[in-house]
Amino acid sequence: MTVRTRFAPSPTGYLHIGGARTALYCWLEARHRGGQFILRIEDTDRERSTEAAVRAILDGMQWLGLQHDEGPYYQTLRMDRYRQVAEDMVRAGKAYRCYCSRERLDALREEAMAKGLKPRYDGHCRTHGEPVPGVTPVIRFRNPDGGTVVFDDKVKGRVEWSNEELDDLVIFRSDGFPTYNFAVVVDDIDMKITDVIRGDDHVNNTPRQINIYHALGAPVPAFAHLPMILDKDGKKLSKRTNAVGVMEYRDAGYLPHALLNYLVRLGWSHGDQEIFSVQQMIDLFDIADVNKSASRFDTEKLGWLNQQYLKNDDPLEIVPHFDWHLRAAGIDPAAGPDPADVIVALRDRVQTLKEMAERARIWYAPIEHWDEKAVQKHLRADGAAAVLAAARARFAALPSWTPECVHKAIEAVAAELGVGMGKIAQPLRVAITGTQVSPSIEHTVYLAGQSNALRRIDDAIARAAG
RNA sequence: GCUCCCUUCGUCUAGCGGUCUAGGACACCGCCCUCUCAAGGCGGGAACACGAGUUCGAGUCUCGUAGGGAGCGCCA
Repeated sequence: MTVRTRFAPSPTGYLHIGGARTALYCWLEARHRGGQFILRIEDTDRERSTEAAVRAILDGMQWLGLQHDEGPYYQTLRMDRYRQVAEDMVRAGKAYRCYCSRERLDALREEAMAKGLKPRYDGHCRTHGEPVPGVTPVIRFRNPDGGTVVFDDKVKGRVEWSNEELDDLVIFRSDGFPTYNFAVVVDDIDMKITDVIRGDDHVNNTPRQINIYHALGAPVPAFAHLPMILDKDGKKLSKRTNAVGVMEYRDAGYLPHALLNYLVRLGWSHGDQEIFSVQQMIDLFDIADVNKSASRFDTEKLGWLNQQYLKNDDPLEIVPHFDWHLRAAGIDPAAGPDPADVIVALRDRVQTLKEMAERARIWYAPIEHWDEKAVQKHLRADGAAAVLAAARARFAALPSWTPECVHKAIEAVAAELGVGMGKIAQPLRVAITGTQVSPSIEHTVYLAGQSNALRRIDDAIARAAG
C-alpha cells in the first residue's frame, strides 16, 4: 500500500511556523517512503476562513518548496459527501438526530463541572429524539458505551482511552455543515490517507475519530502527533511577541532551506548531524524518530544555520534571494557590483540576507552617513592624507580592476610609505565606506568599482582637510 | 475539576540496562589567527526534575510526587 500523508490547515491566517513543521514532516514522511503528499484546506469554519489565508498558506508552502502531489482539496466543495455519509449513519443507527436546546446542553455542562466531572452529553436524544417544532436537529455520533480505544501513536507510543470519557459528539451541525471531527475522518478515508501526522492538540480527538472509522467500517490509519513549538521563553508562540508567519522569515532574510533545516531538527535528529540537505532529510527522516516533548524556537540557532548556508551554497543560487532583499531595501542591484561578488564578501559577516542587503548599500549608493569618530580617528590621523594620496595614485594606474590587483596596489603603498597594513586599511576603509567596519580592504575597494573608489578617496581627502 | 500527554547542559538534542567520570550543536567565556568586523582553529564552564522500586547494574524499565502542556463546543 502506498503511503499517503496530508497537511490539512484551516485557512484562518497565514502559514505559521508550527504548521510549517507539520507540513514538512508530512512531506518528508511521504517522500521518504515513496508515497504521496496531499494538501487539503479545512475551510468549514466559514466565519473565519478567508481566501487571502488560503493564498497565504499556498505561498508559504511554495516558498518552502513543499510541493504537494494532490490537491488542494477544499472541504467546502465536499458538503454533499459529508451530508450523505451522516445520513447513511443515521439510517444505519450509528448516529441520531438530536433536538436538545442549547440551554439544556449548557445546563448539563455546568452541572457536570459543578460535580467535578468531565462535561459530557447525556445521550438524551438517543432514545427521546422526537422532533421539536421549529428546531433543526444536529446529528450526533453514537459513541460506543464501554470498552477502550487503543492506538499506537508513532511518536507518543501507546495511548489508551476509555469510552466512558467520550460522549456522543455532534458530527453534523444544524446549519448544514459537518463538524471537524467528522469531516476529517470522512476526508481521510476518501483520500486514502495512511498516516495522519498532525499537531499534539489533536491527540484528544483521536479516540473519537477512531470510533467513527470503526462505525464506517474503514481501516484506521496510523497516527503521529507532533509536540508543540514554544517560543524562547517556553510560552505558546503568539504573533504579538514572535515572528510566527513563515513569510516573516523570508522577509527577515532567511533562506527557505535554512528554515527547513532548522525546523527538521526541532524535534527530530540523526545522531550529531546538524546540517541536512533536502535530499538527506528525505533519505534519513523517519516519523518514528520524532521526539515526544515540546521544543522552543531559538532564533540564534536559526541565524547560525542560515549563515552556514550563506557561506556554503553556490553564490549563484543565493543571488535571486539576495536581489529580492536588495530591492526590498530600496537598492537597485544594477547600480553597483555583481551581487554574487557582494555575497562572497559579506557572507562571513552576516546571518541574514536582510543584514547583507543593508551592508551592501555602500556599494550601490552614495555614502549617506559618515561615522564621525571614524573620520576623526582614521581620516584625520597623521599620515592618513599621504596614504590616501598614494593609494589613489596606485588605484588610478591599475590596468585591470580585481581584488588581487587592488591588494597588490595596497601592498605597494605599504612598501612605498614603510607602514603596516593597519595604517593603510583603516583610512581607506573609512574613505570608501564612511565607517570603520567592512569586508577585507581589497574587496571593499574592489566592490566600489574603480572610478567610484577614486571619487570617494577624493571626497575623503577633502573631508579630512575640511 | 476531569482525561490524556510531556520532563538530559540556558536552548536544540545524542543516549534505545553495562562502552555515561553523560556525547554533539547553538549561545556564553578564554586563547590563537588578523587591515576593521566577521568567519575559522583550539580550549573551558554548563544537564539526566524529585522519590521509591525492578535489576548484579538505571539517564535508559515500573510506580508515585512535583512542574509543564493539551483537550473537555453546533472551532479547527
